[in-house]
Amino acid sequence: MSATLEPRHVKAISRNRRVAGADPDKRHQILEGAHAVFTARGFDAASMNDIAAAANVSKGTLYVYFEDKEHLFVALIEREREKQKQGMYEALAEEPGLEQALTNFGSGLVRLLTNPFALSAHRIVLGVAERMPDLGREFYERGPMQGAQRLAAFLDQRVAKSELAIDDTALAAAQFVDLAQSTLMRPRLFNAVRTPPSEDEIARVVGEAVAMFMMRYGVKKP
Amino acid sequence: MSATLEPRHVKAISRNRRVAGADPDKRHQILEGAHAVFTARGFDAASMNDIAAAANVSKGTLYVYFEDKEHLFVALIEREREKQKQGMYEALAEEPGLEQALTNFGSGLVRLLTNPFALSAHRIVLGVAERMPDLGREFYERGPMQGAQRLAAFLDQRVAKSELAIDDTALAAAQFVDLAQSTLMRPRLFNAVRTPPSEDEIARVVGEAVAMFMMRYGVKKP
Amino acid sequence: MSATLEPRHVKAISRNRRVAGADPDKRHQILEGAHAVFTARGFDAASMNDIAAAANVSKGTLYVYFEDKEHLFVALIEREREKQKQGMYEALAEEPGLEQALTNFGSGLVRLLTNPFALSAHRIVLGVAERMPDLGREFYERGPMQGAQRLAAFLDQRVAKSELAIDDTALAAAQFVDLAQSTLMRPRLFNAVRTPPSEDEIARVVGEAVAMFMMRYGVKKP
Amino acid sequence: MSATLEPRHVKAISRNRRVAGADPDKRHQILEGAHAVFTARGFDAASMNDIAAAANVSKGTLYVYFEDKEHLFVALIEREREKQKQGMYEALAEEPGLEQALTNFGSGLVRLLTNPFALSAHRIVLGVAERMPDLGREFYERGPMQGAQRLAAFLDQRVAKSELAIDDTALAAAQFVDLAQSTLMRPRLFNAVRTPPSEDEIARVVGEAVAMFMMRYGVKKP
DNA sequence: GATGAATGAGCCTTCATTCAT
DNA sequence: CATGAATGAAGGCTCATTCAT
Repeated sequence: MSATLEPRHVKAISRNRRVAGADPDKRHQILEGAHAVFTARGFDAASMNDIAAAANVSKGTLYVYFEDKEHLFVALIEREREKQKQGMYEALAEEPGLEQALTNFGSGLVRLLTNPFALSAHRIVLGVAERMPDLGREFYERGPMQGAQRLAAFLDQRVAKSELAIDDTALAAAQFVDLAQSTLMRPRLFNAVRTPPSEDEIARVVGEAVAMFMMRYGVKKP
Repeated sequence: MSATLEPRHVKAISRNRRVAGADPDKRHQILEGAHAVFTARGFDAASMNDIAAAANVSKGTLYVYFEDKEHLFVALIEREREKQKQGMYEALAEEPGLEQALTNFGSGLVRLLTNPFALSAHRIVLGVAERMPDLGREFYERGPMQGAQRLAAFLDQRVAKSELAIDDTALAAAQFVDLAQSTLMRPRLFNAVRTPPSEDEIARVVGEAVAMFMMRYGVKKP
Repeated sequence: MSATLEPRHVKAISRNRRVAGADPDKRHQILEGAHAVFTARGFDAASMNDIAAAANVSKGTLYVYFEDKEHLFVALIEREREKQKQGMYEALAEEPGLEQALTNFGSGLVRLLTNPFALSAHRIVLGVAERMPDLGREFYERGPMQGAQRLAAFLDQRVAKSELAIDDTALAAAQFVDLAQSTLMRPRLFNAVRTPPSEDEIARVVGEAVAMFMMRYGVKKP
Repeated sequence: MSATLEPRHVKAISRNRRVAGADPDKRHQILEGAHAVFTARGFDAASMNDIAAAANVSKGTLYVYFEDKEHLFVALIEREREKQKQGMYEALAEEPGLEQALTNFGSGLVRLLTNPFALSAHRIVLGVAERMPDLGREFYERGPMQGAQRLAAFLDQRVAKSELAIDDTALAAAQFVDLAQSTLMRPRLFNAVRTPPSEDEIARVVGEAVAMFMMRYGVKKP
């Protein structure tokens, strides 16, 4: 008796070990489907049915892994943010020349922001920001705000080294971030331009941003 | 006698001119209700029921004045845009000093963009831009893009007068517009900051924008 | 004073003379519009709005002349029936040969029944017969039943003259009516055939009907 | 042991085979409700709400099993047609005497056509034939037209055997079908007569039809 | 845990009818 | 009497969520 486990028991045991919605593969699978559907349709127009189908999972399973539609969406946003932040700040950590660091950071930022999913995420989060202010705030704080803060910290270092002369590095960082996107991000966000900017465009705009920034905050060397 | 029209006649005349759904008061009333509900909930979460209630009008009446929910929404957006554009470009038409003109324009712009309805309109339009790209494009072109173009035209004039040295005035205009909003617009849009910026904040940020802009593009006088 | 009537009084007087919905022109105008719309859409899919527009009359006026949609429809059916019955029974009144009389009556009947409005009326009345049994019965009694009765009366005369030998002239009349339509009416009613039968087809089918009828009920002359 | 399937397994298997909306019991249940409501009210006046209530099923479930109201209705019509066609053509296949075959076929036909649901189906299909011509055509082709064609084929056989002399068997078949219904079907269809014809009435009318038919097309034997 | 059929609240829209002018 | 804006009940349909299996 003890030698043979009937299938039923095996299942019972393995079930006991599991926590609700803890199969990472299935979770991943669901998020992939959700990504596709939310991206294509926006929050409200995306149906749990579509998501279940896109994820190749039953509708019920969705609710095993995520409390409801909103939680699923938030989890997706969080995953995507983490995924995309990777490598974003390397430009600031390495030790190239100051202008080169800014150029690398700026163009990385623009590439990140103008890619389709980042745009979708922005649109969706902004679209629900009124109803779900916490989601909006969190998205802002962990995304754009954090980017500016890291850049500000970088600028602080360079001010300390007397390579830059900046009173308010927080503002300066925001200025640079905005300059780098000038002309490129907004029309994409409104869907008025359907293709990501070319590398040449990025280089030109970021180049101008660096030039302007240095002219304002750069320290002239004798 | 013949010089005065009795009220009865006036009404009769105005009634004859009337087209279905053309009572301007009722139309206004509906748009007010729609404004309130769309602003509070976004496009999808706003129900025609709620809008009818908010406008103190029957559901059927909504459809006498507007073809459907989307048309109502677009009409609202258009009305608000017109309402808010008034006086926006005066700063560029008057003849104060160059820096003063930029300062006035920049602070006007920021005040406009950070007020609650402009934010709502932005959020809603962005939220549906994926599904309604035409609306997104139009909103962009008639709003942000037009603002930048007018500023670019202004810059062209000043370049012609040798007060500024700018290669690409379109880019320069976008840069100024972005600098003027730095720090102020984005957190508002994400609903991470719930109150409009103070006049002092605006003055500071716009001041920095003007300073940076002039340092980059200004022509030094001997 | 008594010599001049102010317009107001004139109106008051003329108004007093009128009975509700008694302007025959307007009534006719409304029925024309109703005809067009009911015919094109059927009872339920026809809206009072459409009818008002088609009749070039305000929606309110509809209700001055007809109690409600159903009464309007019934009035229309009645008018059309009268309109179309004209001349139907002449063939039976004149004194041609027996077979010629049957042929004329039969082809007149088929022409009447397969024309577009008669088909529409049939369809509509049948479509609502479940909900409005009185309308169905009345339509039947004043239309098809009456036609058969008149033919039966005609047959009675000819039986009296020993031109025909029929036990049950009511049944014989119905048989002839059905034979005359064989093949022609049903597919039209179901909209499976979109054009009225040609005169040749009518002649052939009615000819066969007469032949069959005479073979069964005709009295052989020595 | 291996020979018997435990219920659990049976269910598991049947569940795996299941497609959305394929539970035959529920489907049947819905069709029953739809039958009741459509029959009582006609197509337009029948609401999905009523049908759901009559079927003891939620409104949503209706849409799991049927795409929309029209598809539900068509499915119902099809089911009823199949249900009622059973046994219709047996009379023509068996080998009784010619007149007996016609009599059996004719009375079967009349019984079928004058029963309440067939009448309802006719009324409904005719009522919507203007707006849904395909449904009308299909109903006609698979119902009345097919009946006439089968009879025509039967007549062809008997012509080949020299039992009948018919030029146009298609027309002759239609004639017989119409004669068999004379007096019985039309008043029922218009709801002018509320009860099905008695067997005696049927026998009399069909008898007359056969007599007339044979007199016209029968081959006299020496 | 996984499934997907079932639910029912709620959505947008239409339309017969009313009524102030 | 004529008008047509306004009404609000009702319609077809969708969808997030639940729950028996």
